Amino acid sequence: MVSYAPPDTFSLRADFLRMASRGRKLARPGFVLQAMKAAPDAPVRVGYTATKKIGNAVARNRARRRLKEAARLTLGDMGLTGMELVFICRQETATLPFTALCQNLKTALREVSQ
RNA sequence: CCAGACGGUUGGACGGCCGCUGCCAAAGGUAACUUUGGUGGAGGAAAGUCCGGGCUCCACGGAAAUACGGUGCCGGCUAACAGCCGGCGGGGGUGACCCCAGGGACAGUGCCACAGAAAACAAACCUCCUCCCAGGCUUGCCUGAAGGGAAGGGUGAAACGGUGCGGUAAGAGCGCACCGCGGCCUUGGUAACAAGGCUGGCAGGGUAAACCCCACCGGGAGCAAGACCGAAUAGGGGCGGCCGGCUUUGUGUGAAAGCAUGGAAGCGGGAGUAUUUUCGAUCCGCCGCCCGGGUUGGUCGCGCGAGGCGUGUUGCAAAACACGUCCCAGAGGAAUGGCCGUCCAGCGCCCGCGAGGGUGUGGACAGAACCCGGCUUACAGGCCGUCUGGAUAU
Repeated sequence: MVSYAPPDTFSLRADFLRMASRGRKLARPGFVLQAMKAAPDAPVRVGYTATKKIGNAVARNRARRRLKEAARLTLGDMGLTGMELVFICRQETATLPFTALCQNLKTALREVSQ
């Protein structure tokens, strides 16, 4: 297995609001993706969201961590640049098989980066 | 062995690959930082945010009182508590044990539905009685009047204490015995209270999670507390420089004309107030430097503490003290993980008389957010100890 560092994250509330209002939205089993183009050579920046709809704090943490790990692996594989992404957890994020989650992520990212 | 009571404890194990984060060290780099290595990294409830504290800011002469809120048998523990421990009283259970907001109803006010004659201050619905009075006669009964009584019936959660015997016309603490209740005394206990004796024949309902009274406790808000740093933009104040249409006026200079002047007012021009016109109101150039406030953000607060573990002493215990030893998470759209394998409990199915074997499934409640002490609530299963009732064997 190849080692990838996790992508840069953003944490400002303003960034999340901007992505929510103007980003391109894509719903897939296991997550919802919001994407925006940035400067073409800039590194990819990512944010994660888990709402209370998912469950209690333990369930939210687990869903976010799986999504984070999936994003780390697939983004490292694809080597994208110049994108800003927000991943929103859904209820099946914690239960979907990990390989399926990664596969869904890959196809969604491909569609968004065209 | 079965059923149960109480208390404690635990909250899967090992490994592989890839990550996150605090600290330490080394190397590189002016630095931000990067790389490598080492090391630490969720809970018994981290939860609910219900009490009590520490800490911080605010308020305030010290403080006390009123109001409001809380607590409420007794003694102890504690920094403190609505907590804990040990007692007492009441209730439940065959028992181990469990449950209880458990001060005051002679300070005052209120309430007590329905039923019932009557619900608190006196009475009598059905009824019981005829000693006493009058009348009648069949001479021991009837009728009437006048009374006596509250035992029995009935209503209710509750009806001037209960049961029994005596007593009586019938009855009544009227008398007696026992129980209950009040008062006094003695003994035991720090106390709540208990036991015993004497005495009163019964004083007089319940409700204070109704107001209230009494005693004790409490100033308010919270780490988004609070402290510091502080970019860009806009706005505030100050200083300096420069440019500028017209008029009036002030000031300076000068004998005067004049010259200087961002001091002041007006005109003009411009700006925007949804649009057009008119009127009215408001505002007023550029550059540089400095000062103060301060938003996003950053740093601190923030991990040595009423600290954990072990041993000993005191104490029935809660706990206290002494000695030794350890340093044990610090995130910030929020780290403490993701994926996989092997195993171990548990559970299902199959095989076997059985010990057991095979196979599948498979680990609850739940995530630190300033920190402690409690309480409450959630929780698959495992383990340990003490005790009770029953069964069997000896």
